[in-house]
Amino acid sequence: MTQDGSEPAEALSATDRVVDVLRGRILEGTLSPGAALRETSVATELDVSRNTLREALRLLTSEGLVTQAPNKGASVKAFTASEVRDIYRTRRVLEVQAATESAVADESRFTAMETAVAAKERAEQARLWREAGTASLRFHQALIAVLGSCRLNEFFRTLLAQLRLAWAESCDEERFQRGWAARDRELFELLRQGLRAQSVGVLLLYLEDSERQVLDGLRRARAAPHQARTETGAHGVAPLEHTPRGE
Amino acid sequence: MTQDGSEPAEALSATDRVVDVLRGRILEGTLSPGAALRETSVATELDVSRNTLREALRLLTSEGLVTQAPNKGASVKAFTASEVRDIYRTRRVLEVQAATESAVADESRFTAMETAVAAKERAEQARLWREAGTASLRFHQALIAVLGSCRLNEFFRTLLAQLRLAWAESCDEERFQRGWAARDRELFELLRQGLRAQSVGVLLLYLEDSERQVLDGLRRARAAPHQARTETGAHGVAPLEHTPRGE
DNA sequence: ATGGAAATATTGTTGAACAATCAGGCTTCT
DNA sequence: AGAAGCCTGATTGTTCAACAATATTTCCAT
Repeated sequence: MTQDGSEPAEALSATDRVVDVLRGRILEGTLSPGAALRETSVATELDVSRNTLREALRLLTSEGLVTQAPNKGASVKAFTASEVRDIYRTRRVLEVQAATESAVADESRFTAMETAVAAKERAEQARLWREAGTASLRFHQALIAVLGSCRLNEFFRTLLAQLRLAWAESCDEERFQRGWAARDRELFELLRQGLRAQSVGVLLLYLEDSERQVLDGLRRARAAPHQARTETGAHGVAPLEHTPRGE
Repeated sequence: MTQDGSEPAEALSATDRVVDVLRGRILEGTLSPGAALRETSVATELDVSRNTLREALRLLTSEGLVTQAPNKGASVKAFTASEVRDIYRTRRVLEVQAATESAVADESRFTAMETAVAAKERAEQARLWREAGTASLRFHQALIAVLGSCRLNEFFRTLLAQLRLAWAESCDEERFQRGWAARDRELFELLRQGLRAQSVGVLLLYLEDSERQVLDGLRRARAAPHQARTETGAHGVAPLEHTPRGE
């Protein structure tokens, strides 16, 4: 509503709007991991009915950004170490495949990646850490795009959103993002040159280091609760593992 | 409610129950592709409120089994050819990787696959075509499991559910399933022997043939509408492409 | 303090309501 | 007859108020 009135194209439903707003707040850090999402308060704040809000929460839960425990309500997802590992395992599968396939990819794919990498470098220079994180994710998203599948793109998008959230908990952005622009650049250049084996090797190291960093940060954050959480403490609270039907 | 009362363990919410029931009906074919899901009628039939039903529909939409057009309501998803291709593209990425990795997989993974393949053979023998289809999907699900990622498993599950639905539209089960047990078996044996290159080769052919068959069936079904659809015809009705933000 | 009971808050679910939009039939005009 | 428009009934999008069931907090008596 108060967004940009330029394009009247999209007439989002109330639910969709709420999903967007909440997703935005979660990813941008306004809503910290573990924070409770009380139905009435959020609903009145966003000026929608409790029913609509509930739909939105359900959707966000299915995106993996929110957890819902029966009769106890919803809260911003706080990832466990094992979940973070799962996310990286998934990334490895997809990105390695993408790196391999990128050797025969269209040139336009590379310009998309290049754009993201350049953005990341600028952001790091300017010390806009959150921005830097986003750019990095965009680079990897562009990498996945070479696989040419909508479904995969969409899936990867939700995956990275989860990772973004995990980052949010694990540490302060600066220490977290500093120095990664160079590694993104390195990886990108190898990909562009079509050096499969090398690309994959570098990629695996990249992911391994990144994973370790997140896990360390998470461990540290859990050990010494950074700062008072908005509501529900994110401390010893076992974040209610969602039923893992598979695996 | 009238299910099996053996395990009182799971206390599903109303929404979850509705999702399960509808998903079941869609995959089992009771609800054909293109069929309209009128809110009031479905809600009263399942004995829940319209609000609850709406939550369920939203969820099913996010699973890709239902489409919702603004102000026009929900209907069982009818896949386009290009979507089917997208599904297979995704399968290729994941299954090829899984086949590769299966060479170093735990023995227990193979027993899971073996079970599914055997079930498929029995089903084909007994001419239980739908059962056969399910077994085949279970085999491929088990293959993906070697990648060891919950998220990937879950994603693949929804992917195969979509494919199941696409099959439903594309043809009668018999012609569709006959003969595939042998190919599943062939693939499985190669995997078990750890012959990477050969496995991948056979797998790619398998997927290519399967894709072609589905696309042919779909074309045929569209050309000569099999039988009167429950409600909304699934004929020339452009099934309202869901916004493809990515790709 | 400590266990437990009463009070309060929150969730799960429903039913009814109403404006906005859609689908089909009917009228009317050319 | 055929096209343009209008009316009407269905259906969706969204809200509100209610109530039972389940947490959480408060408070009291021991």
